[in-house]
Amino acid sequence: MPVKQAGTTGKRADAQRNIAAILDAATECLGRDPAASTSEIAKAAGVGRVTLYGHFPSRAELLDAVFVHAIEGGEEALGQVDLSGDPREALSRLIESSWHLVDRYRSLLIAAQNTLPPGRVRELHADPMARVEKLIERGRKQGAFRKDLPTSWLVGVMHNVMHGAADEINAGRVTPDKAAAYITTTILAAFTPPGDRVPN
Amino acid sequence: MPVKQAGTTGKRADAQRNIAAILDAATECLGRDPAASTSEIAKAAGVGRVTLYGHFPSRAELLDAVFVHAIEGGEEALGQVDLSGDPREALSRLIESSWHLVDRYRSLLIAAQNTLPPGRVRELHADPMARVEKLIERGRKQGAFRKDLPTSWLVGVMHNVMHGAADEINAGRVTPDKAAAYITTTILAAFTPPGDRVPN
DNA sequence: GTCAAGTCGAACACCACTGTTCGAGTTATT
DNA sequence: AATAACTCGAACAGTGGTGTTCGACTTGAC
Repeated sequence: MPVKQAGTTGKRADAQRNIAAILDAATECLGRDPAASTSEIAKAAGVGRVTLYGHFPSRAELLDAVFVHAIEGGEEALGQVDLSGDPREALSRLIESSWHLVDRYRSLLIAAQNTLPPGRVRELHADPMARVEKLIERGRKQGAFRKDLPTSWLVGVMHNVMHGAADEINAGRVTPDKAAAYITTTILAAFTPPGDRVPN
Repeated sequence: MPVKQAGTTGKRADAQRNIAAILDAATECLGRDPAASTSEIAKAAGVGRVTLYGHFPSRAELLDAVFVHAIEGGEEALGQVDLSGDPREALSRLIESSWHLVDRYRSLLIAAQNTLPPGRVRELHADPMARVEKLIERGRKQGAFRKDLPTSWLVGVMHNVMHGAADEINAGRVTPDKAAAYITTTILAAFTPPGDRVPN
């Protein structure tokens, strides 16, 4: 009795393969077009539409699964970032990694916001949010980051600047290779305590 | 032969009234729900759906007209802001006024982005953008704002922080009365030249 | 008072998508 | 080799929008 993976318990091998293919195809399709249809996704997965509905009861639940999958992958990457040492440098490293994820999953996020029940997106973002919050809190205690604005606001600013960068790239006003540096520079300045000097 | 208003040239008086009512209703409906249907808008305007299509050939063209209308109103408000004197204080004033507009027309912008041809939104934003750019350029020359990031990026940051603030309010994490202050504080810090001190 | 301009609701055609059912065929598992 | 699990395409019903047509009616303009 082989150990089954969570979520695919008891499924036959070919079914598990198809589920994985659907998940991958959905990530890809929704990454291009947040309004991608189930037909489109099924076709991209090399699978019949009926099969898709056999594994996911509705478009919304498929989207949820895709989102959970993406978050898990992201958490894995983010978990390897060294958050110790100087808070400013740690934040730079975290931004660098986060940015790649935001860039990749931008369109997927829009899809999720359009179809998932309100609050679900935030719910799934709880872990990555906590990571950022914790770092910011530490930075504040050590005097590296400002304390005159709520932590949640600072987290939001970081989030929005990153997503804004994706828009700028889309519009062709920023080249992808420069985005991370722009974001880091901007955020470090925004987080600097009033009266302190903005880092070089 | 009375002088006719632009856009309603030659229309009868009741038709002009209806066009205005549709425009207002559309602004209101799309401000609540970016996906508001033509039926919904027609009903809110106290007008038959056929009448609506009699004045606007398609949903997209109606949306365009609504957007143009909103921009014009915004431009009028923004035009009265005093942009002379200390660039930081001028920017604070501009943010204060811009924020009210962003807050009011947030949902409308989403609707426009979803249905108008790509680039059209930016096209219509050209004037307000130019106003911000001009102020930033002046601030840079006088040493008040940083020069190590492109002006277009700084404009984008301001834009995104404001829209992010609207999200925070939606999520209940920020109260509307504090938003303007948070935005101003954040942007002034982000715009501070490296090596300079962040204002109080 | 005349007449064109405008309005209205009902009905229609159309489209794209979601989710389901059916029956026949295929494939993993034992 | 037997069987249960799985897959597939085609077809269906349902939904919710867009845009059009029709014919009867009302209202503004001159």
